[in-house]
Formats: sequence, C-alpha cells, structure tokens
Amino acid sequence: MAVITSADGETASRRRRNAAQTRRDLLAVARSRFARDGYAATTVRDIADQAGVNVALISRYFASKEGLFEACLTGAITDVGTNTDDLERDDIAARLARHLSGSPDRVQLRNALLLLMRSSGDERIDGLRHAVLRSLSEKLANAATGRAPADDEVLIRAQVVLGTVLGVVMLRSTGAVQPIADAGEDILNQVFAELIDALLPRPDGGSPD
Amino acid sequence: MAVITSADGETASRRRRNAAQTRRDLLAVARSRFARDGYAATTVRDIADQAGVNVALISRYFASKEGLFEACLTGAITDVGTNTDDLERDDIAARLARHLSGSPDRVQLRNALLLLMRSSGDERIDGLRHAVLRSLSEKLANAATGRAPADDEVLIRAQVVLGTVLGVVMLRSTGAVQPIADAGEDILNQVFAELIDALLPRPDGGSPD
Amino acid sequence: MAVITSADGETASRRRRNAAQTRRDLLAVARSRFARDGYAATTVRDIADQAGVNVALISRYFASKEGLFEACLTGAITDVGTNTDDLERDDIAARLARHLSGSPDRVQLRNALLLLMRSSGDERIDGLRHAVLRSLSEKLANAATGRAPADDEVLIRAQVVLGTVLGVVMLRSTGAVQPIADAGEDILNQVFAELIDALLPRPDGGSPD
Amino acid sequence: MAVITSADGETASRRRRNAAQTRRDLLAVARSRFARDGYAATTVRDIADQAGVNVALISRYFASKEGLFEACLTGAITDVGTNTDDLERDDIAARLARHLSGSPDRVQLRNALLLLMRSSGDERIDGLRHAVLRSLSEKLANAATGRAPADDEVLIRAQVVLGTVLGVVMLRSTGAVQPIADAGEDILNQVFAELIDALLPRPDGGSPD
DNA sequence: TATGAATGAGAATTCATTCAT
DNA sequence: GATGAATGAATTCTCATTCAT
Repeated sequence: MAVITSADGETASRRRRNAAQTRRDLLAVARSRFARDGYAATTVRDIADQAGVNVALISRYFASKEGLFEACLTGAITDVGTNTDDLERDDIAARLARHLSGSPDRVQLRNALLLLMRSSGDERIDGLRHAVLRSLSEKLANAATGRAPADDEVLIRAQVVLGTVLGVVMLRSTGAVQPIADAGEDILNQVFAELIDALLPRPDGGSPD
Repeated sequence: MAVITSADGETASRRRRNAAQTRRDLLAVARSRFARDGYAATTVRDIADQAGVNVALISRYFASKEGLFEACLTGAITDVGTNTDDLERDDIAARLARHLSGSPDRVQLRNALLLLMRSSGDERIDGLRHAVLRSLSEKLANAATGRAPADDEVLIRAQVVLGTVLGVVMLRSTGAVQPIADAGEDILNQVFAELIDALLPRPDGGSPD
Repeated sequence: MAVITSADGETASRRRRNAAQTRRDLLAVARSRFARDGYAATTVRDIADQAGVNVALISRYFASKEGLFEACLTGAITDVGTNTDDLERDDIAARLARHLSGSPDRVQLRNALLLLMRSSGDERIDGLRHAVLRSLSEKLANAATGRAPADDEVLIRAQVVLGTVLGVVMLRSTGAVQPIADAGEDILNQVFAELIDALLPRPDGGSPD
Repeated sequence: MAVITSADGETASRRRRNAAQTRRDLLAVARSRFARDGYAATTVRDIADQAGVNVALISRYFASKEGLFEACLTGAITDVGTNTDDLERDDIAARLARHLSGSPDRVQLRNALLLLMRSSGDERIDGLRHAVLRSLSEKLANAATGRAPADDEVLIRAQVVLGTVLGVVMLRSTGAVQPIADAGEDILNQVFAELIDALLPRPDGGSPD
C-alpha cells in the first residue's frame, strides 16, 4: 500500500522507466493511428501524447517517424502472418468473418490490414507492403486450392478475394458505411463463404460450383 | 514569354489567361494527386507546379486546399454518378471490368473511386464521401435485383461487392500487386460476373445460382 | 429614363469611365480605411472593392499602396490646413467641438486627424506627417497668442492641446470609449474652452486666468 | 555553442534553455514592437529575431500572434493598473510627467499606453482595450474628485485628460514632434497640473477656479 | 531513461503588383 | 480606361527532429 515517493515530491512510480514497455506502448498507439488516419495525417506528437510519453522517445526508439511506421508495418506483417499460417479452405470465411467483425480484441488485426493499404511515401517500405499483400494472396490461393502451385488466374482470383477483404475493412472502419459497418459475424461469414466458393477453385480442381 | 513544353506532350504555356481552363487543370491534377497520395501527403504547391500555374491560384479558385479537395470529390461523385445511372444487372461486371482495366482515358473514374476512400479530415466532406459510398451500393443492389427495395442483407451484399471493387482498384493502383495489377479486362469481367452471380440475388428473387 | 444597354447585354452606363472620378472614389475610401484600420491592416483589395473599382487601378493612379497613402495624407493635410487658416483664439474651442462631434459631413476632417497618427513605415512620409503636426501646433499657438512668435514653452503647451484633440478623436473613433464617444458638441466645446483657457497664454501675454 | 553578444549589452546566447526567460524576452520585445509599429505591421519573425529565439517558440508559448498580442495587452493592463492604484489628486500630474518623460526604465509604461491604442482586429481583445481605457478614466475621475461616484460630465472630463495623456505619448513616441518630444519632466508636470486643475472638479465639489 | 527547450524546414495562405486583353 | 488573370514574395503556423539536462 505504500506509495514510493521521493523527498522532493516526485513519485518514482509515476514515470515508468521501462524502455521495452515504452516502445510497445508507442508501437501500439502508432499502429492504430497510422491505420486510421494514414501516415501523413498522423503526427508523432499525437502518438507520443496518446501513449503518454515524450515525443523525443520516438526518435530514440525508432530513429524517425518513418522508422516507427516501418516497425508498425513489420508488426502488422507478423500478426497477419501468424493468423494465416494454418489456413484451411473450409476455415477461411469463418476466420475472416471473426476477425473483421470481432470486437476490440481483434482490432489489431483489422489495423494490420488497414496498415497494408497505407503508404509513407518511402519506396522501400512500399515494396514491403506490396510483397506482403502478394504473399497473403498466395497463402489464400494455396489454402483454398490445397496448396497446389497457383497459376496466374488462381492468384488473380485470390487477389480479388483479398481485395474484398480490404475493401470491406475499409468500408467498415471509422464507423463509415451502413449497414455493412455494423454487420454481424454471421452474415459476413455467410457472404465470405459464398464468395470463396464462387471465386476460388476447390482443392480437387473442380469448378467452384 | 517562354513556352514550356514537356516531352510527354503536356504543354504548359506561361501566362495562359484562361480562368476556366486553369481551374480545370488544377482540378485534374489535384484529383490524381489526392487519389494517389491522399490528402495530407499532397501539397498544394505540388499540384500547382504540376498544373504549371502559380500556387496562389488554388486559393483564388478553390479558396483553400480543403476547398480544392471538396471540388475534386464533387467531380468524382458526378463521374461515378453518370457512370452508374443506367446500370443493368447483366451489364455490371462488364462495365466494372472495362473501367478498372481501361487505359489512361478511364483513369479518371478509377481516381474517383480512390478518392472516395481518401479523407481530408473535414467531417462535412467525410459525410459526403460516406453518403456517396452508401448510395453507390444502393444503386448496385437495385440494378442487380431489378430495383426492388433492398433489405439490409441485400445491401450488405452489395456493399461487399462494392468493397471488392474498391479493394481491387487499390491493389491495382500505383502498379502495386501482381498479377492482378496487370490483369486484363477479360479475366476481370469473368471474375466480377461470378462474384455478382454468387452474391447478389437475381431480379426474380431466386437464389444466385 | 432610357437605360443605355449595348447589344450584348453589357450596360454601358454601369462602368463609369471617368478617371478623375475613379481616382477620387479610391481616395475617399482609402482615407477612411487607412484612418480607421491603419496602413498595414488595410488591403488595397478592400479599398478597391469598397470603391467599386478594379484593384489594378490603384497601381495605375497612385503607383502603389504607399503612393495611395501619401495621396490620402496630402489630402488630409490640405483639409486640415484650410480648416485652420483663419483660426482665432475665441473660435478654437467651438471649431474643435464642431468638427469632432460633427456628424457624417465632418467625418473627413476627423479621418484627417486620425491619418496624422498612422504610419506606413516609409520614413519620408512619416517626416511629412510630423511636419504637419508641428505646423498645426504652431498655428494653434499663434492663433491663441495672437500670432506672436511662440517660444518653446508656448509651443509645448499648444502641442499638449493638440495631443488632447488627437487623443479625444481616438477615444471617440470606432465607437470606443463611453461616455466621451457620444458626448455632444456643447460639452466638448465647454471643456475645450476651459482647456485652452487654462493652457494657452492670452494674446496680451497675461496669465490664462 | 556560439554565444552571440551584441555591442549594446544585449546578450543572446544560442540555446538558452530557460522557458520562462524566453517567454519573458519574447513578451518584452513584442510589447515594444506592437506599441511602436502596431499589430499588423509587426511580424512574428521580427519579434523572434530581435528576441534572439526561434519563431516557432511564439506559437509554443503564446499559441499565435494574436495570443502574443493579448499577452502583451494583459501585461500592459497590469502595469497600468499597478501604477494607478494609489492615485491621489495632487499626485496625478507629477506621476504622469514622471512616467511620460522618464527614460528607458519607464519605457514599459509608455508602451503600455501606446498598446492601449493598438488594435489586432480581434473583437474580444478590442473589448478588453476599451474596457481598460474606460476603467482608467474612472480611476482618474475618482482620484481627482476624491472617489465620489462620477456622473457623466466628470467622466467625460476625465476622458479628455486621458486623451491628452494618450495624445502626448503619441506625439512624443518615435522621437516625433518637437519640442514636446524632448520636453522635460518639469514642464510636463506644470502643464498637466494646470490641465487637471482646469478640467477636473476638486474633491469638495468646488469649481476648479 | 526521460524530458522539455529549441530549431529549421516546409506547409498553406495572403497580398501588392504586373500583365494581357 | 478598365478588367481579371497571374505572379512572387512574404507571413503565420506546424511538425519532425535535435540538444542539453
């Protein structure tokens, strides 16, 4: 119950002195801000303030605003990756629906997807983004077709599905367009299932219908 | 005095003395820049330079950067509107494919769609954007179902299709993700047709297949 | 009663083509704006708009904003001069009261006094202003003392009176400080008379009382 | 690093790292510039340069140019207030003379008076200015008449005296009109005493004789 | 490790002025 | 004589970043 207070009135516990935690906090705030407002419209001061730390720490831990963005993107890529590792065709729609409709605890993944649409203007980082989007569509194609090597048409179809996911995330974000913004998991699941069924060839190579 | 003519056929003569044309030029450049880079990342100076006119003319003709953005959006809304007026179910896929895959002359419509995803931060303007996206999805639903009044599920389905369109435009823009970025009209037409067939109920209210 | 209208719908009478009149209009508007808002806070566009003419005409007729200001000042000096030519001691208070309290038709002289307190930043013009203020105080001293050559003390006393006039004009301008802003001619006359009586030596050189 | 010391004793060390001092410096410079040149003619860059600090600090400490002006005015109001708290009739002339004629150390009060005549264009701030001028004249009236509640005529008379003070400050500022610009404390004292004696009723309500 | 002071570059906007008609 | 188009210079303000403590 004792509150550690130094003689001069400064509470030692008030200012958390934990580099790793500070870094994580900044990253978390940055991800959601970059995802929601885009790179250019987000100021490092906003991020630092919201994270409750000093702006200078962004330079300290991430070298620059762009470094912070890249770190966000890398984190997003990891998140997206771990959530698509074990993708199975019959699972895809349900998982998408769960993640897109999910409440606060799934927000990070939705931010990750939004982040994949945000550019900082840096070409190298954009290359990263595009590579991940490409790889995501490959995963999708492979999962749907049972991991057969995908030809271009199948890839394009998977990318259309990916486009749908991205587009839906966008239409739902920032409370934007109704009724899809408030659509529940069930209906999303249903529609995604029909979408995949219609567009992506089944493992045996049979036509979607 | 000096007439500056760039290699790619763009002619920017100093001192044009044609207000309407200058306004149009600024608008055209602004639309493509805002669409490509977003509002915050685009500077008015860039726009003016690319249009070959003095920055002050943006204030003159559009009052402010935000005014210019709004004018772009209004134009985009008009374009999207006139291109979806006479939509028929059997026509949707073909038309989408044509516009998305089309070369330079169709770029304006693609920019219009990108613009509908860009925010300037101004709430009023954002309201406009959202209203148009909503209205677009209604048009889509009505065209697909034969103009019957759409219930929420149908609207959601139409919005998923709209999401697909937006997502695909985004994946294709700035030469980004292959192979969909270079996919031809035929394959897009085919996939969109399957998509609509699968997701949107037919006029007679029968199941999509 | 006929309205002269050319074939193309442009009314020939609408745009007055009279250089001298245009010049006068600009000058009149400029005087009141410069007097009220000061040099820097007044824009040439404001002046031209209020005068109902094109901004470029200011450059045409007065070379520059500073030229316009100087013209205003010159006019003000003339006005002040003609109104103080025939000053008699027993007349001063009444005349001051009349001009300061006077309604719209006396506004020009009040503007002239305000103008004498406004600087454009140009040293030469400031020299002019100061010279006129000095000369004004000399006139005041001469009128009060019966044109005897004034020594420094008398001049200082006259300048205090001049200061009073300027200060009162300022306190009354822009509807500012009550109740002096709405004080009538009578009370002003009374107070100015007491002021002059108290501060300025009589013609015979006797003490003010 | 480099310590820049100008010949006139002003020391501006780069990187002072003392927020309060920097704020004070900016305020001091701003007060004299606004007082001398007016709001519109003064640039924030000038102020910052003269204070030896970066322009951005004006936004930091005062939010905006207008905020800086308001801070100047508030300071001026305080100064004027503390210098008129304990005003006694027999003291007024001497105190005015001392402050108006006083050398550098009294410049701040003279600037305060000039500031009370300068407008930033902001209505709220102008309201402040006018309120203070009114209150100043009330203090003057109360001090002169022995704090009896002043009727309008007495207030008007006090405002004429205030006008004299303001007008004299103006005629003396920027070395303008001679000989009053260089008039010494004695003569000013004498004239102000006569002025107050003539215009403001004595405590017992008797005529100023 | 963390903070707040300070900076410089760049952004949007305003404004006096010039030019072509 | 008059107009509106266009310009360049300046002004205020914002922002990422660096520095001293």
